[in-house]
Amino acid sequence: MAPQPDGKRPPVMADVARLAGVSHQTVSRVLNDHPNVRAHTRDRVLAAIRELAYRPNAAARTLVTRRTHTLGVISVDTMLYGPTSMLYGFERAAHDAYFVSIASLPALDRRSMLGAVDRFVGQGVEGIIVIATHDSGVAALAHVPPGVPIVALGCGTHASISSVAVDNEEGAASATRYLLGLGHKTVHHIAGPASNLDAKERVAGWRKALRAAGAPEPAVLAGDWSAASGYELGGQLRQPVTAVLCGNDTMALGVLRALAERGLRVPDDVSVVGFDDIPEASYYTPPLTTVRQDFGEVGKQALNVLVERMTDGVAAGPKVRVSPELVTRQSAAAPRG
Amino acid sequence: MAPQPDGKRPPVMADVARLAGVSHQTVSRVLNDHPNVRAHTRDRVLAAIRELAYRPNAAARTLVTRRTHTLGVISVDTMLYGPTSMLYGFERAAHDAYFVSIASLPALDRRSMLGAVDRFVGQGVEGIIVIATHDSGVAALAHVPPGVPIVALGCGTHASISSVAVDNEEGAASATRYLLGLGHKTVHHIAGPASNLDAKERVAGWRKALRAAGAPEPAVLAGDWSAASGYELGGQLRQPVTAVLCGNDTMALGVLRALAERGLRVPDDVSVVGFDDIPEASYYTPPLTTVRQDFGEVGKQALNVLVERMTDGVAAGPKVRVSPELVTRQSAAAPRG
DNA sequence: AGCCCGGATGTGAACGCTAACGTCAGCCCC
DNA sequence: GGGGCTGACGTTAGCGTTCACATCCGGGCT
Repeated sequence: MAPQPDGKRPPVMADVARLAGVSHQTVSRVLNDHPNVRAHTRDRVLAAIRELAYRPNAAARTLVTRRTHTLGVISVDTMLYGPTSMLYGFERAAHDAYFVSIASLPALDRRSMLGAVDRFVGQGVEGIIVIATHDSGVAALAHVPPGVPIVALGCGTHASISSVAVDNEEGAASATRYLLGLGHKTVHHIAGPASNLDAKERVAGWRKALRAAGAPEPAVLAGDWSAASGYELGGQLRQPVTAVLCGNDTMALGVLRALAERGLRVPDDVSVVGFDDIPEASYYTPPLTTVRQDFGEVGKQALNVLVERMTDGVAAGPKVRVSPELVTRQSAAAPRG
Repeated sequence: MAPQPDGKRPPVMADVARLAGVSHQTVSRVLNDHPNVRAHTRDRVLAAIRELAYRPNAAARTLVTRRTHTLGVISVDTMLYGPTSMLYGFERAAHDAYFVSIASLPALDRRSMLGAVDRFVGQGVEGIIVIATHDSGVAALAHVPPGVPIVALGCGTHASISSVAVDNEEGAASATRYLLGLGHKTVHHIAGPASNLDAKERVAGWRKALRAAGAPEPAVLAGDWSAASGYELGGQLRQPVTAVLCGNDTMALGVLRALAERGLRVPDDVSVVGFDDIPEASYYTPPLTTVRQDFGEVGKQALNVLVERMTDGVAAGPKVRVSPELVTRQSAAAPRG
């Protein structure tokens, strides 16, 4: 497809046909596994294909079949564990049947989101995955012209868009129940950004578990996923806080550091639980109890839902949730008292 | 490009031409910014395009121009900071002029590498970026059929392939010089995998700085980039080790933890320096002195080199190095004695 | 034997675009 | 005033596939 610098063009179907002594249509049939081709003929064609190192021209095929076999992924340009894992998870799932084109945006505002969608449509993608974690991003999706199947990944509920995500609510609730079960009177929560849908769901799950247990409901402290914000918010924690659920592992790292600086010991004085189970989590000081998410599964489900929407037209699809799992390590224990 | 479920096909150039009262060729000229179109005519065409919401068919255009405007990135399926940053950095750089298609491999063995290249060639990409960090991956590149420009990213030197990478040798050397300058008799090194080219270069830089200073050269401890390996290797460190240079920040985290468990204090007893400057590095206990890499710049340079190779044919391109920068925090200080 | 049917192949026409011409004004200039 | 030039178009011919249809041939049936 790249311009040939050596002057001679790559072989086309007609060349193969000539060499094999058949018509181009027979070559096409062989290529597309049609029945009604004699084994002998097929072999001759295959031999010719190999001899010429022939490769079908994707553009020509696309022109007539109207299928590009390409899916687009819009992702925010972030090193965050979740989005990155989902990108790879999705690519792995789609790899067999589709090409995956990416667009990484510096921010998920409406303008750049629509721009990215438009670019993909121009490219001819058959469906789009949006790894949107903020309200603004998902809100922008409402404005995309219909006709292109879109599935949101890793973000919470929204009316008109299909989505696949980890069940944040259940994850946060189970972590909270676990801490309560250890004997803590209540659990504090250092959440992600207020505009972040994952963060919201985790807050909801935490609150629900608290309420169900009749425990006091402390005010939410909202960070921005970064270790920096965890550090700052962790520094504001005062007695009698004995248990903290963090919105992600990275913020938990900041909290750990803030507590250490103030001479508070984990888990003796304060129990800390994270969310994500990033690979480093078991090497924090102390190893972090956290909620593990299966992003490979998220990617697989996302492909399923997207393909479903692609074939069924654009009917609003389901909202799939994949269940997280609590991984207990040393950063959470029964309160000292 | 997706099959239209509503039955009616999207408008084509001829539709626009009819509405504007011109020939399809004139529409083409307007679309491609050809001169020799009267302003009045151009406006009429543009109005028709807008009215019909016409979009040029990318496949048809590709068929005749033989250009796909697509670049492929082969990346190993890893959450490592470096590869991921380079992927995004490259996409950002290429976004204006190209589509970026990705293939994430579970491993960079020769078979899967060749498979990925082949897949991309079939798709018609104009050039390929390989984020290869291991010997095996780069070695496999030697076997790809010529004709497709390939640039390796983030990996060391190899004869026949252009590459863009951070200057690992200089980074490791400067970190080593810094520790030596603080008064340490020598610097130990916990390296990445022996087969990893970045790791090798860092070892080389470390050794060179040691030699230049006439310092003793301890044996290299080789990990695998993970916090786990850092933890294990860190546990093997014995007196009189006073300074450790780690191959990346994540391993440094493991080292930090291992030292803490043995009651050794950082930086009082042992100085630790990382490599990468991941966002969390400043929230480790203590905040990590490390070598920062500008992956955005790497992405930009990679695009330059790749485009150069695409236009110049396939002549072996240059090996570009971008300079890293030492960021000093609290994990390294003068030795106690 | 005549007929029909279906398997195996070839032929022509799209698909939607750009490149290479052809055409036809209008203009300049000797 | 006619030849040549240039700007502003239109016409035709591909690009390399697949699809719809035509063709051919052998065999089973009546």
